[in-house]
Amino acid sequence: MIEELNNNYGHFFEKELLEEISKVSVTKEVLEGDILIKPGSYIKSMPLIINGAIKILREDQEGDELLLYFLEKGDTCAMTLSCCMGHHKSEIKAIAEMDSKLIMIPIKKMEEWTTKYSSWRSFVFESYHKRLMEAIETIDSIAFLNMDERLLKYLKDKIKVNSDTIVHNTHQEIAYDLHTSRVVISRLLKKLEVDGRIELNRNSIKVISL
Amino acid sequence: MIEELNNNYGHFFEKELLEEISKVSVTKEVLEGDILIKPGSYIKSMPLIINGAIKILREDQEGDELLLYFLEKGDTCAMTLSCCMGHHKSEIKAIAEMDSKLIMIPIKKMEEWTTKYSSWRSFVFESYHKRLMEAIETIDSIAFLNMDERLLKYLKDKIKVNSDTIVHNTHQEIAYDLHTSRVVISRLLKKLEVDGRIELNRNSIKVISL
DNA sequence: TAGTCACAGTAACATTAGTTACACACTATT
DNA sequence: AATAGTGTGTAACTAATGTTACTGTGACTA
Repeated sequence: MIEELNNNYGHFFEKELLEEISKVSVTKEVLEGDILIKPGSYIKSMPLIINGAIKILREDQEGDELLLYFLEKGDTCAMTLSCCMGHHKSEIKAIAEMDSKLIMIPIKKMEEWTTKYSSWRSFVFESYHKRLMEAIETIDSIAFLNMDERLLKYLKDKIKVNSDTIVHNTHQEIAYDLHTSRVVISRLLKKLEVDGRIELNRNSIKVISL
Repeated sequence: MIEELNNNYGHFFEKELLEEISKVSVTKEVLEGDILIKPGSYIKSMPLIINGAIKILREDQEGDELLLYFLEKGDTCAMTLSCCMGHHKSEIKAIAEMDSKLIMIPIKKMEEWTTKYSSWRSFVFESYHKRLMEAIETIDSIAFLNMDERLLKYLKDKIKVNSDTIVHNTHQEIAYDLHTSRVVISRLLKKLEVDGRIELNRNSIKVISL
């Protein structure tokens, strides 16, 4: 675990902290599609992402969903942070975007480290900042872009996060993430295919140029 | 200043910290409509709000605006926090919603206090959490609500922040905040008036029941 | 091999929101 | 009182998005 921590967080945390983390934390492997956090639940430990990706969603009362952003290696979940620290309930839903490896840190240690290690404080502040910026970027997308542009942005994010120019999703799944209907997505994707920018197949989309 | 700090932040900060704040900070009075922060600017000090309210907006490249949330007494600006700590540029615009009184804290002290006072750390974390939640609430509004519902929510927020059931704004100003056109707002407001929920006047809207 | 199911394509239509254009009313100034 | 400027009301239209309904097709399995 020490080695994996070093690779992903070594430039951030000092040696002693890395050792402390490896002592009190456990590695957790999750599978694509696993639900990691549900809205309304309390959170018992905080994840550091070693590899893979986690999809963070917002859900309204009727169960409608909207993709907020992805977490990748080197990231942590700001919502978890504030839930742990402030003892609030989770306001979001987290799903493994692919098979991923996480290091789970017990809540108790987090507060201790906040006092003890300035690198930990910086990391926490930086995480908050990144998440706030991602949330605001999401606001930009919904407020200022039309659905066709949002779809393009979605595909771009997908191929980046998955390091794969083939997006393995059905139109319905994309529709859920963007909070629209399957028909709308099929329509816009077909237009992108006609324009020669993607290639449509059952259950997958091959991206040519975006 | 000590007294005002005590009234608004006394339950949060310990006595020594309150004294430190009052020693190194200056009071600043701003007038309704004053622009406090522009996107792209660097920030030199952090505001604690004593009274009044500050409107936080997002602006896109074309200058289109969208209201993110209001800051009220007891609040601080999370964007300022992360700008100061992480030395990023501002990504938002801040305008005084009404005449307000602020206490400006020099950046330098902030990092120092983060080490020294646990109450300061809690305050900073809590602020981040609140702002992240406000941003997500804004996402909810744009993603899940229609314009008529967003307008209702806007009016509710306005009368709360201003402690006044008369909203002193033109339709055009509301349209800017919600990132839509004046005609759309006039249309929806007229419907609310017909339904007996508001009363329309030049430059102001009297809220009856929302 | 027939039947079932999930996925995708498409037309027709409904609803919501944005745009353009113009009339009119209120305010302040000369 | 004439004028100009700003704010509001409204109609008519366009564009974007959402909905319903139906078709076809590939994949799996009973």
